[in-house]
Amino acid sequence: MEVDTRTRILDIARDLITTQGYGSTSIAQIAEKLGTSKAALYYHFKSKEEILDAILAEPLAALSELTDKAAADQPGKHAEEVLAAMIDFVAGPCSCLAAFEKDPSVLHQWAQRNNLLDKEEILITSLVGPKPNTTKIIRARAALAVAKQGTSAALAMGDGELSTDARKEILAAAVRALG
Amino acid sequence: MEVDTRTRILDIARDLITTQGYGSTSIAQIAEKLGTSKAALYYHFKSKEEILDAILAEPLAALSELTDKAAADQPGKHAEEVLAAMIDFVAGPCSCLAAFEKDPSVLHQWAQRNNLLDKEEILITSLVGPKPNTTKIIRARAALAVAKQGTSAALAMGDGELSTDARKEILAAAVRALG
DNA sequence: GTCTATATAAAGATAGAC
DNA sequence: GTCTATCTTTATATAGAC
Repeated sequence: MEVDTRTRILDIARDLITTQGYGSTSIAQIAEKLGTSKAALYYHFKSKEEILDAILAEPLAALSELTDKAAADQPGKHAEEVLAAMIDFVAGPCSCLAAFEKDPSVLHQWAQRNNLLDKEEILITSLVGPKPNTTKIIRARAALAVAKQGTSAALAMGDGELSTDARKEILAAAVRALG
Repeated sequence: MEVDTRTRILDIARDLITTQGYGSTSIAQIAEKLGTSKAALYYHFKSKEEILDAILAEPLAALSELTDKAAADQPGKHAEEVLAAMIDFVAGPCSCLAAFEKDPSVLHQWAQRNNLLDKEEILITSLVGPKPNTTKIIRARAALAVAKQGTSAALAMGDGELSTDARKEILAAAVRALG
């Protein structure tokens, strides 16, 4: 079962961008790993930016679904579910968004165009609960950081797999951080 | 009281790299903000890399001091102090290291040369305590994430100042995450 | 769909005048 | 210390043959 070229390009690009960053990853590098010329690559994508868009399209949609759900509930009502959803997001096939959003060259361009910070804001609001104040916001951001960082740490230790035990542990730590 | 050119360059570069990333910040951009030519800039620094090194020299030394202290204690003994030290580090004049270490283009080059991940490892070890296991490591990374992310969130809300209340709150959240 | 070749722009860096 | 001018490399992207 052959994987089509478009998919291979995205896999290679995702890999390179994850380790080097978007700004420091060149079309030439991607083409080299692909085993073809740069021109061949431009047959499949009309720009470097389009490659980034293609990589992040599904992750963005998945995150949007998550934030839509979080926004529908009243703030603070289902904080634990939101944290669990974030853990599963980072552990799942859309994890690259969580990795890329730390890259300033992505943040500066793609993230602004796609309102990524707004979505983060929605998650925070849903964790904060009613009557927000500085303390609650700090705790909410702390909890979200635990969900993200804890999960990627667990994945690194578990060969890319998140055990149910680890998941439970991360969620508990995030809930504790939330106070 | 004039600020010397070298310092101005570092201030400008630190600013640009923070928002755009190292790989996406060019000498030309720095020179433009400086109000001089690129050649003038090369009189003060012989390469782009040297600018990065100069920016991070003090922060690296400060972090090393922190990890040396953490490594001297027996593991798990003074976890709260370590977390507090990390909060103050992120809130202090060396905060740019915490910002830069999220940039893959910095991680890929500078961080490897300077064993940044080793230093992170030392901090984790000092938080984990004796008889490490997966759970303890997850909790340690969670706590460290709270210290870092919580602090930068608090700084963003407080115009760059970390109030004593916020500091107490972040530390408490980190300790809770640690379990 | 892939190639070679090339256009075009931007990057890092240097030479030498002032 | 700063300038203009230039070198060299690398980047994104395209043209046109196969």
